[in-house]
Formats: sequence, structure tokens, C-alpha cells
Amino acid sequence: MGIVRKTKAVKILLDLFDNGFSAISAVDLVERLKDEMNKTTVYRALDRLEDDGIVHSFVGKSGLKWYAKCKSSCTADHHNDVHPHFECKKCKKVMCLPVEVTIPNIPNHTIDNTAVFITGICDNCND
Amino acid sequence: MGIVRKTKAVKILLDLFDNGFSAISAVDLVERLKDEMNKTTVYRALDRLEDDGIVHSFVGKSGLKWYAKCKSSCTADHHNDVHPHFECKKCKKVMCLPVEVTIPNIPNHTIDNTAVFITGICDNCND
DNA sequence: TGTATTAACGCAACTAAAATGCATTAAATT
DNA sequence: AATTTAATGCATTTTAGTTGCGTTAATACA
Ligand SMILES: [Mn+2]
Ligand SMILES: [Mn+2]
Ligand SMILES: [Zn+2]
Ligand SMILES: [Zn+2]
Repeated sequence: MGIVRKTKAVKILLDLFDNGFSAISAVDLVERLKDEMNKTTVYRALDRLEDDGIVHSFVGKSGLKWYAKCKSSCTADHHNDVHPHFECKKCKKVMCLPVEVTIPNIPNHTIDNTAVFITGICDNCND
Repeated sequence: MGIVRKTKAVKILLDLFDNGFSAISAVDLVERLKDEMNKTTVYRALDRLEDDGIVHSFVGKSGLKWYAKCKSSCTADHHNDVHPHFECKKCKKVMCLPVEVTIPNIPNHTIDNTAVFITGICDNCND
């Protein structure tokens, strides 16, 4: 189970995700919120938000953990809304890509989960 | 530039990759080779092997770094042979998948690199 | 085959991300 | 308002990987 109490810390985090950047790393959040809450609180609150299907996480190319808000379709038990993530090597922004990636059939393998991480140059930096 | 001298450590590593498991994490290698070389040596030798296109690396679901041998088509300057990686949640093995994943067009984005990491159950564990 | 050069190594110390233990605080419930 | 306990803050620890530096051993060459 995830969030039980709507604490100050949780409200601040939810607010940040709503007035949304596309995705933010745990490290960035810890730094950005260092005057408002302890880094342990950031990590633990993110854990709970993810448990509840409010945010989802993924690891970037360097192994850092990133978080982004889930679409309303996600719940605690079912994490729908699976999509690739994109890191712009120019502006360093990381974003969710609302596209579908099809994995070809892999004989005798049962696919559980697919994580796609793309790097390149984003639309904003491209023109 | 990568490997210049064929040291004992490099030979041991190459030997491991040849009598190949599919993919192995740096952490596993450090542990497995702890009696034969220092962990710093493992990390540095892997770096050089990757520079030369002899092995390639990728980040697993938990953020750990994994290594696998490259196909002969890879060189120091051109890393061909891009493919998804698969982790079996039963036997915990991680392997290279020799399949092609097509990324749909993303308007105005320039794609540089794509990493696909799949989890599920491997052929061996499936029957 | 010996000597010189320096890439590579070992070891200790360090860094960064994340996790943990525990006493304290503040949401929620009554 | 009093009670309960989820959530927090702070200190400490763990884990993965890196760095600096003195030493060693692979290669080249006399
Ligand atoms: Mn996303
Ligand atoms: Mn591979
Ligand atoms: Zn950009
Ligand atoms: Zn398996």
C-alpha cells in the first residue's frame, strides 16, 4: 500500500508533478526540495506515490532514477500507460513519449515489461 | 583508445566472455574475479574493452551496469549490433536478444540511440 | 636477452545515490 | 481534545563506481 496520509511533503511533490515538467530525477527532486524536506522523505514519498500508480519511475542511461506522473488510467495494482522515455542530449530534459513501441515476438519468451529509453534531440531544441 | 596491452586481467575477462554467459553485471564480475584481480581493474578493463568494441554495456532495470560480448561487426569507432536486452525474473539471467525493435517516428525529434530492456521469463525457464 | 618505457595494476580513499534504524512529529480517527 | 501510528528528520550505512598515486609487468628495442 502507498499513500495513507496526505502530508505536507506529499502535497508539495504532487504539486510539482502537476505543474509538470515532463520527468524529473530523484536527485533533482532532492536538490530542489532540500529546504522543504529531507532527502529520505523525498525517496520514501516517491516510493509510495509509485505504489499507488500516481507516478512511475524508470532508470536513465546513467543509472539514475527518474519519475513522471502517470496518466489517470493507472492504479495501484495495474500500471497501464507504458511508453518510451526520451532524453535530449542538448537541453538534458527527460520526457515521456506518448507512442507505442511494438516488441517483435521472441520465441518461447514471456514478456512481462518493456522499458525503452531513447536519447537524441528534442523538438524544442531541433528548431 | 582502449586495449593496448594484453594483460593477465584482460585475458581472464575475454576468456569469461568467450566461454560465454549471455551477459554479466559489473558487480557480478567484480565478485567472481575478486581473487584474481582488483575491482578497479575490472572496471577499467571493461571500459577499455568497450572502447574497442569488444564488449558493450547497458543499464539494467535496477540501474546496475551490465556487459556482453559484441558481435564481430563492432569496432572501436562504430558500434553496430544494437539490440534489446532481456532479464528473466525466474533465473535472473540477462541476455542479448538478436531481434530488431522499430521505434515509431517521433515528430521533430532526432533519435540518437535506443535502449530496450525487457523483463519476463526466458525460453529455458518456460518449459 | 637485457634494459627502458609506460600502460595497466593494486590499494586506499573518495563520491554519489539510495537505503535503514530510530526517536520524534503530525495526520487522521474517535 | 486525546489517541494512534504513518510519516518525517537526522545520523549512519550500504552499494556501485571513481580517482590518485606509487608499483608492476607488458611491450619495444638495443
Ligand atoms: Mn513516463
Ligand atoms: Mn547485448
Ligand atoms: Zn532538448
Ligand atoms: Zn530464465
